[in-house]
Amino acid sequence: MQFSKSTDYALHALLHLGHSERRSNIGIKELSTTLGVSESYLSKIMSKLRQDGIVRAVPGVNGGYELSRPADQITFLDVIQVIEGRQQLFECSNTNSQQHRSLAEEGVVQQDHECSGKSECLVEQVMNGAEQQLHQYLQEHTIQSVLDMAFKCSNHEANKKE
Amino acid sequence: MQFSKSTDYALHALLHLGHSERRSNIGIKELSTTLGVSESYLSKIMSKLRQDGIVRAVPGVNGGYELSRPADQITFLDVIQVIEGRQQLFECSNTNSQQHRSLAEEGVVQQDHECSGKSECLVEQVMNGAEQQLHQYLQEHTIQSVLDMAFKCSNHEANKKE
DNA sequence: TCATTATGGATCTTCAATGTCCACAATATA
DNA sequence: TATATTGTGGACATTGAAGATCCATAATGA
Ligand code: SF4
Ligand code: SF4
Repeated sequence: MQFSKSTDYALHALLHLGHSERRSNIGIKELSTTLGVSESYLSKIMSKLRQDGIVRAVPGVNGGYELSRPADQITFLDVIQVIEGRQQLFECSNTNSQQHRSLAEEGVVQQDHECSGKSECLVEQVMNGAEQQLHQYLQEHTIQSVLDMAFKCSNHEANKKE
Repeated sequence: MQFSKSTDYALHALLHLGHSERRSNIGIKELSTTLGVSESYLSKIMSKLRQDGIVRAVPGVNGGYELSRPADQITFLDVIQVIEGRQQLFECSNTNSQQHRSLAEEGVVQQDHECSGKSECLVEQVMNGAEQQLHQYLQEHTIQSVLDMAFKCSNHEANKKE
């Protein structure tokens, strides 16, 4: 269970865009050189990011990509969900097993009673709870927050040298 | 990014073992029937669980599996780590890119200074932080805790009928 | 000894992730 | 308008991990 390389690339591409906000368009060539990833593959990823409204793209001379909203409004969760998809961390594939039926009788699988509003089994409840923890954390961290921390550290370094 | 089916199977197998603590050995046949998964495949999974000390196995007549420690000491994290492995959620594969070098200069990649004790880049810090949140949650939930909740709910149901 | 049960190696299939290539559309500029 | 530039998306190849099966072997109890 790991994030894909594409997610890695997407995050780094966005960091580069966020870092270079002055010039408004960054071409795939520059991104490719910077990240050390082929243009072909990276362009697929950028395309996905565009389809989900994370970046804007303009073709033609002097075209390229730019963030479509401020870097502090692009969370890690946003990026991950675009690239990895939005399926749940855990999706049971056994709902017609003998065990599922017998667990259902005992209440492990919640149906409509007041023990829990959701019609979600207890195993899924644990897993979805875990997923929520993860999502919450990832939502609190943005492209900008990484850039900010870098800036702080870099200042700190500079001060030390005086 | 999803948990594998094997993890699903492992959790359910352990739930079955935890639920049937009376009889001390549950064979692969019973598990296979209960979960609706082939004996061959399930036995691989059980083997892994044994190698990591989650279950005990005894071959021969009347052999089978049993939990090697109380169900309340088997956390979801334990099981997931056995099956999915212990690699990190995020492992950067770009440490020799041009971008990495320039980020390193700015402090995004921490080395040994006091801005952060670890020699870990800021991107990895975010990702590892997220992973820790996830792990913490998964560590708080055990095979027993699911069985307990089921029991409570089932009691609740029974009371309603009186 | 013998039937039973778990183990581990070999092997097969499937499928998503990774990666490349190319024809085409959109754009700025001369 | 003509042209060079740049992103888009479809097709396709490669790779490796997940999922799954089979079988020879080892361990055990009766
Ligand atoms: S109890 Fe939950 S996790 Fe288990 S088989 Fe049923 S739905 Fe799936
Ligand atoms: S900055 Fe961190 S995540 Fe980015 S390339 Fe360097 S080590 Fe990897």
